[in-house]
Amino acid sequence: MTDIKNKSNESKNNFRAEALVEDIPDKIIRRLPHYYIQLKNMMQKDIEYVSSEQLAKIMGFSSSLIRRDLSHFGQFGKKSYGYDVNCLYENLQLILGFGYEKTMIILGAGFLGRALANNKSYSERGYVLKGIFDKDPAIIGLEFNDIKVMDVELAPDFISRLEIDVAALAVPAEEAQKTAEMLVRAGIKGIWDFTETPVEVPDDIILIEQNMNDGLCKISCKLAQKKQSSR
Amino acid sequence: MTDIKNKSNESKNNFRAEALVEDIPDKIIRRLPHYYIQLKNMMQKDIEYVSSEQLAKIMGFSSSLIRRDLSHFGQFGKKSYGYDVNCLYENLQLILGFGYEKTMIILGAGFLGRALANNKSYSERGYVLKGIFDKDPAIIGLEFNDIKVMDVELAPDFISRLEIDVAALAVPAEEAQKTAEMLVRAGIKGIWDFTETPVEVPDDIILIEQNMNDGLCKISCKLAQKKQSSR
DNA sequence: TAGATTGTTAATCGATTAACAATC
DNA sequence: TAGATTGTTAATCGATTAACAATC
Repeated sequence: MTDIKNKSNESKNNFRAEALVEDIPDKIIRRLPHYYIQLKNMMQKDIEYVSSEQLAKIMGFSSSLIRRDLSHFGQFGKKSYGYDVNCLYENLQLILGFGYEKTMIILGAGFLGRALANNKSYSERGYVLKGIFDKDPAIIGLEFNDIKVMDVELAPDFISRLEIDVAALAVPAEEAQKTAEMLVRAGIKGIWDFTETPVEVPDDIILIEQNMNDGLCKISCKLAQKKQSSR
Repeated sequence: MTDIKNKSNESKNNFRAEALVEDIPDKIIRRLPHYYIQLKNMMQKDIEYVSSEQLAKIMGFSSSLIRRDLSHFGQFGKKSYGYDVNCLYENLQLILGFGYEKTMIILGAGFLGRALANNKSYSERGYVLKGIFDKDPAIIGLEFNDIKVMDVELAPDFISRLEIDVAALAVPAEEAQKTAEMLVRAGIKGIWDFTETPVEVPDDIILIEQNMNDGLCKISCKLAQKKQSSR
């Protein structure tokens, strides 16, 4: 039960991201990390307060949009002062779920899988890499980022035993669907999909398509437009 | 089968993608490759005509949307028959610019750069990989996908001499902006950016951010929501 | 107090969907 | 002809922006 009614009492409290908000529109979710990054910068510069107008200038959004986005999660601002940088940062961290540990594995230890293994950015977001899996005997046993590649046969047990949250799917397209089904059966909660085929999973599994093909197509299309208009 | 049609003289020319259309909204561009893929499948199954309704079922869009999207580029359909699969495919190829050769180089031959070098999908989209560059002497000279890694110092001359269209930017974040500026000076037309910092380029340069961080943040946010709602 | 800035409501803009006349 | 399906116009939906009362 979300009793949003008794807001007046708690309204002094700074820390309370009402992120209970059932469904944050994807459009908003996409902007949140960018607010987060800006606020981090400001904290490092010891800026204590920032107005929606100032943020808007830096980020290229309208100040209305920023105020509206943030109002989805509670009332973080102080009238005539703006937003408390530190407080807003902490709340965004909560909303984005960076604050608590999420476990991750990588499926497929080709070059892409290895690139992911060496990527530092997810530890900043609260992800901890727990395992890397491949089916190629020549690759099993190699070590990347201090983690030994395991046989993919061992993955289902590994996932359910360690209650792994997220799997980065970096296997060849032919194996994408099969592997995804294995992950779902084993109890994975989210799949970060780098394959080039569309993968079908049940509705309750979080699926993020990190589709590289779309980017390539977009560039190609825009080059074609350019070529035509310059003729 | 509906082969009643190979009739009408070339007076009703099939090939004419009026893609002169100045600015195709990004929302539409993103859907075009998906139409393209479906049509390719249909060609392989020797399907000659497809209605917007049939396409809609397969792709999960509304038939209205499909008709509207396609109408941006000309009138490809035949009333009461639907769309000529082959004709529509060829036109989409034209609009998406897959038909003509685009040259590409890769900047940064770490694991990510190598993954890109081995990726087959861009040759299907008309891209030809012409070079790979890195600044690390230990990497220069290695070969990936039959292409030797060159010293990044040689890149500017290489780009302008061969009139390279697109550069995949897979260098460390610290070097992203500097490298992008070099690319622009050398005359690159598009940048496919895999770095994790925002890169600034002039307006006339096509910039596609293949941002992996956003995907990670989205999963994290959705996991946090799930966690909360299950409590 | 006067000025600043929020949170929110109303207006606008853009994208999707529904409806339908045209026509094969 | 009767049925099917387009291309396009009108209606709806959702997201962004403008405006402003509340208030620090």
